[in-house]
Amino acid sequence: MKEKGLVDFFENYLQKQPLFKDKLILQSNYTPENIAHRDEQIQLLANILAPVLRGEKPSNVFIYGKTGTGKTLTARYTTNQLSSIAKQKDRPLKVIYLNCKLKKLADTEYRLIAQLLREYGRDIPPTGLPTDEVYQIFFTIIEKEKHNLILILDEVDQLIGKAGDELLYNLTRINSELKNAQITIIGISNDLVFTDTLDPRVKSSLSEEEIVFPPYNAIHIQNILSQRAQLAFRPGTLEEGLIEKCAGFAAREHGDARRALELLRVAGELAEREGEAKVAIAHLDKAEDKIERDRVVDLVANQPKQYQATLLAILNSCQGTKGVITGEIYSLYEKYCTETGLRPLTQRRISDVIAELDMLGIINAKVISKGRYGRTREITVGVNDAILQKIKNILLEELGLWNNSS
DNA sequence: AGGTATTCACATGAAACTATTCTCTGAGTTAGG
DNA sequence: TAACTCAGAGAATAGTTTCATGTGAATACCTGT
Repeated sequence: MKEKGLVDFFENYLQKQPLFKDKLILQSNYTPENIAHRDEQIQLLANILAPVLRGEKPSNVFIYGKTGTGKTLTARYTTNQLSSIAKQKDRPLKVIYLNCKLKKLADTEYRLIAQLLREYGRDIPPTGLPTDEVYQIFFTIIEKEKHNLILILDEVDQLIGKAGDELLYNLTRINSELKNAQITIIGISNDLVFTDTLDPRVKSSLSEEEIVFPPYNAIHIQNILSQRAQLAFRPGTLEEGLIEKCAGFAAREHGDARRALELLRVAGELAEREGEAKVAIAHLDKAEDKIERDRVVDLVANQPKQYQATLLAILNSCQGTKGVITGEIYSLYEKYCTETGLRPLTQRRISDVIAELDMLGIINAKVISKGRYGRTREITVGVNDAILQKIKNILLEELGLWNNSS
């Protein structure tokens, strides 16, 4: 009986026309053949990098722009073209792209170099070797290979934040010691004031050239969306005005094209799941909701236990809209710790945990001074009630506090 | 009343410590010749 | 004697703890009118 229903369901599913033609096109790592509204930046970057084809060293480049403005895309696109030409003309050129934000990959000096060496086919253990030795290996390999290296460091700000700017200094300085090879660095960052915190020497050598990516406006996003939608969806599956609405949503948030594409994709998925023949504007709203909920839920579920306990303490003491202060949270947190057998951390540490939770956007923590009564953080919950309840449930489950909690 | 000085309750920083994972090295051990 | 094993020294890293210092404004305390 039940099986029959399921078979029917699958048959039905197969018979239905899918809305998507190719969903991959809406994925964020998809590289389109032509990039809209970035001609100027592409040209600029190409101009800067072109000397490499003659075997000269191009200037280092620094690329800024908010998230979803096509920085990474442009850099990859341009360098791809460049290296294919170089290959044709038999010029020695290697382009390495590294995303410094990825944990365990390239977020420290050691790991960055190790990752570079991996690109050259040398396997470097994740730990155990002295950093300078790894440097030496890198050095000799590069010198031996005798070619120009273009190094794209995506989200350098993350790297510098953790590893310090000495690393960049070393990298830029390597050039003067290399005889047969050259390194060009393309730094990508979405933090506009990031270079101000850099050592002046590093700053001047890293950002010999700078390219700024302005945010897309609504029209731009609209173009990008419709371009991709045409490839990704079957004709006639998008409701009139959907793209415009979607673009509007994204433009409201500093022109983030990635957001817009994700929104469109999720809306499509929702529509498909509901068995609709068209993606309607209503799906966009639902999609926006779902993206946010998924993000937060995922985030919360993947936090370490200590963070979860802290978060639970915050959520449970944050009744209504008025804020709570660090001290209250800490004592409640301590209580949870004894209940769950967790070793309580110091208040100092919890202070940092709270700051990190704030960064993640789950809570809002603001440092305020209450005059005679001290200085502390005033913390409020940063998500809406529907999500909040869900988070609480997850936390209670994760911490095994189901039975004895309000 | 007006002006300082205190004081609270943490925030913020820096350094040191702990634990884990991993390599390298050299001493001791083993097995085969 | 060569190959193997294994403990110990070092490294890198993440997550904390310890110690030290900073801080903004509501109060407490003076002062002179």
